[in-house]
Amino acid sequence: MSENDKLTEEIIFEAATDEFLDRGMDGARMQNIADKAGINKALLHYYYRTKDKMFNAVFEKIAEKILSRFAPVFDETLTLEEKIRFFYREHITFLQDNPRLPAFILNEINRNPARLRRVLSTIDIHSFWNKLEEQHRDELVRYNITKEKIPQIMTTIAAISVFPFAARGIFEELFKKLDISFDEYLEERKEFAADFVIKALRK
Amino acid sequence: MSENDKLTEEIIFEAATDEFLDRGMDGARMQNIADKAGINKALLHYYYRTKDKMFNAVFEKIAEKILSRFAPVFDETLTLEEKIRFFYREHITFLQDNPRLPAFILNEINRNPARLRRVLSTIDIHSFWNKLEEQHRDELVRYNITKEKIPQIMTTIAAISVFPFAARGIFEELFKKLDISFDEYLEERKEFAADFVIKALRK
DNA sequence: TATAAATTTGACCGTTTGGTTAAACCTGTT
DNA sequence: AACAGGTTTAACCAAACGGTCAAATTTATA
Repeated sequence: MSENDKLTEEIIFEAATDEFLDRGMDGARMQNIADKAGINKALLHYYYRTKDKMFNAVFEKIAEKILSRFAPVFDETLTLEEKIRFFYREHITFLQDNPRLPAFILNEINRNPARLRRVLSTIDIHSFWNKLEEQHRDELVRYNITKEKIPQIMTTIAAISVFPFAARGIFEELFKKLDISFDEYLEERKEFAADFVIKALRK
Repeated sequence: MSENDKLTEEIIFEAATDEFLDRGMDGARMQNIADKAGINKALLHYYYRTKDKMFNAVFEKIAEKILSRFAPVFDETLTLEEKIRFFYREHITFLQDNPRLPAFILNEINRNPARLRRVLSTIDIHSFWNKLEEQHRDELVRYNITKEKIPQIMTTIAAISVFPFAARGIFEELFKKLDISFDEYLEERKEFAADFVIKALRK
């Protein structure tokens, strides 16, 4: 019972995740999810009462998955440069395994900003901020990184790894015309991105 | 007649653009567009036969608007560094005036890659590529920019200006917590981005 | 094996959706 | 003023949608 129960709920959840990632909240169809899970449509409502509740479950699981991946960056006792290299290696690899996540998250957040607020309210951004500042206080001085520049730098670092996945459709089409492999581009990007950022930061 | 005709069609087109930008193809409602245009729903189908055709008209107009903005970068007779500064100033200003475009384009392309193919087929990317290479042949050598690195560099340059708008919802929420103004961040970014990229490229 | 509870289903419901149609309404022409 | 053309509308339609429900089926318990 509990064995099979979990199984059914998991199958539904995975089917729902697949459908929502592919089509978004608005484009997703309950019947499609039922078909993918190989069950009756009514059973969806038995486990997840409404489409909205089902979507929230999927969305929060994905958000959690992403956030948990960022935590190690703040724990590692590495130099700033090592940390940048570590981040891009880990983050791009993660996105290679989950290529549909960026576009999904960006779209759904723009569509419904309230959802993000709930996820973001669970994490204390100030503590991360301070931790990072303490860990690298001397390096920040050495690189001439002022407090005002940090938002610019952080968002730039994120943009370089996330954007290729968010704009994947465009990139793949352009690369095809130029006879470039998107997969190779991503592999190269792990090192390129780190080199690029580190060089830009050095005095 | 022809006066009024154009007016009505334009009013509908603008209402449709607004609705599609806000809710995307799947989320948009014909009734909403009719309401925004202040006309009957049937009139939408009189001018644009189907929702799909209407969306295509809006999408292609927006794509054209974006692409036409990129052309000057390839015409200007500026040094590479000047061109990078010119690009970020112009491009971020353009996105400030049209902040919903990136999220819209990225989402719809991921949802339906075929649409992009039609738009992209109209432009000759190789000619832009070659033009840029000719204009800056000596500089590319001086900066040690090999042909293999160009895709990495070009996508990085684009990522830095587009991503803040694609992830606007996240950034605004984070910035609010940190007491940072998103508008000021964008103004600063025009210069920061250019400085960042130029420094990263220099030997 | 009998019973109760949880699980799964097919059939169904009300609403919303994109789209259609026939009639009314302008507007310029003769 | 009568006609013809394009334009606009109210009313309507079939399909698709998320969701419900009572009945059937499986599973756990005694």
